[in-house]
Amino acid sequence: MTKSMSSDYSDSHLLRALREACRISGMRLTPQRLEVYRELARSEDHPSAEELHQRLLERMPSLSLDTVYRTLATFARHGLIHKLDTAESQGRFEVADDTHHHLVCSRCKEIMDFHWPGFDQSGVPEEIAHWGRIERKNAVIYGICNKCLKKDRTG
Amino acid sequence: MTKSMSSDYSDSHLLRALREACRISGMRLTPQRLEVYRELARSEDHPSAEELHQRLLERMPSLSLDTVYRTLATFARHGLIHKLDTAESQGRFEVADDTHHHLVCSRCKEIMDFHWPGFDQSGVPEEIAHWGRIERKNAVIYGICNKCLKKDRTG
DNA sequence: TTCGCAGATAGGAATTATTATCAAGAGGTC
DNA sequence: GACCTCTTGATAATAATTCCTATCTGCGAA
Ligand SMILES: [Mn+2]
Ligand SMILES: [Mn+2]
Ligand SMILES: [Zn+2]
Ligand SMILES: [Zn+2]
Repeated sequence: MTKSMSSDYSDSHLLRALREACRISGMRLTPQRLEVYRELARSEDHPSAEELHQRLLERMPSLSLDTVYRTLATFARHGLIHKLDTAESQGRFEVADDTHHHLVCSRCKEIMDFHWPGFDQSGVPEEIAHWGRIERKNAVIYGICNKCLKKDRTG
Repeated sequence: MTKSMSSDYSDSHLLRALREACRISGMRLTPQRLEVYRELARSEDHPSAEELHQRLLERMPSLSLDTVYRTLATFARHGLIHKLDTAESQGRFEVADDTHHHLVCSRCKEIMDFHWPGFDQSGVPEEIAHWGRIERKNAVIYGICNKCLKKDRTG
């Protein structure tokens, strides 16, 4: 979720989406699920299951890592969150909200969101018009972030 | 590597790139490395380390899976190959050759190459102009491939 | 050519990330 | 409050990748 969207207003619209998905699919809205969802929604760094678990332990000391994994898988199955495509060993997640794209620092692996309406509105090349049913498209931009560039120069 | 590029001419230009990278970096060109590279270069399906190992065992029965993993990591470090970004548990690889983009079937997970010069030549949005040093950008398009759509209808 | 050795390999053991199993716990309904 | 079902936490299991180490080899130097 992008910084500009992290308002209380937005949080409640996400919570409504969660309640709605529960209502439709019969999935129970347990305290664990609510907290996992809220923590992921407030995160801007595309955390892993383990990172989420760490962050949640203060509020829910008995929450098991397995429950975090199971909950994330459940949410992903219902389209509430996305498991990101990365080359890292740990999976990373984000809530499925506005369409956006990713900047990846190949040094520190930080993943930043950005918007690109020009890209979103463009079609797809002729070459792949008959491949099948196209559902969405994303751009990923790789490079070295300013923080890492600065480290290179000073350290 | 894309179909249209899999000619003998192209293979030898890739092998030259490999020899050159070895010369420059002091990396030894062992039979194992040569075979891993050639197998990956001739593959059009973005194989995993394990798939490459299976394919190579006929030619090199003593080749260990660990060597395939180490070799792929070495090649990636030298920029000869790319480890793909995916949400799957196994890593997938391709030789770093012409710039291209990926079509991903969310049903069968097949990854197809396509070209998109219009995208390649476009700049990046103003929003991220000061993020750091940008090195490359890629598009990923998700959907359901024709094969899987057909299965849905008949099966 | 041969030599010497830093760097590479094979194979098994270890580690890391994730998923499965299962007994116990809790929400929703009557 | 009993009952049914879904969910949880603890533990065990699995899958993917990396580490260990004894042995081997590509390749620069002589
Ligand atoms: Mn994001
Ligand atoms: Mn490719
Ligand atoms: Zn960085
Ligand atoms: Zn498919």
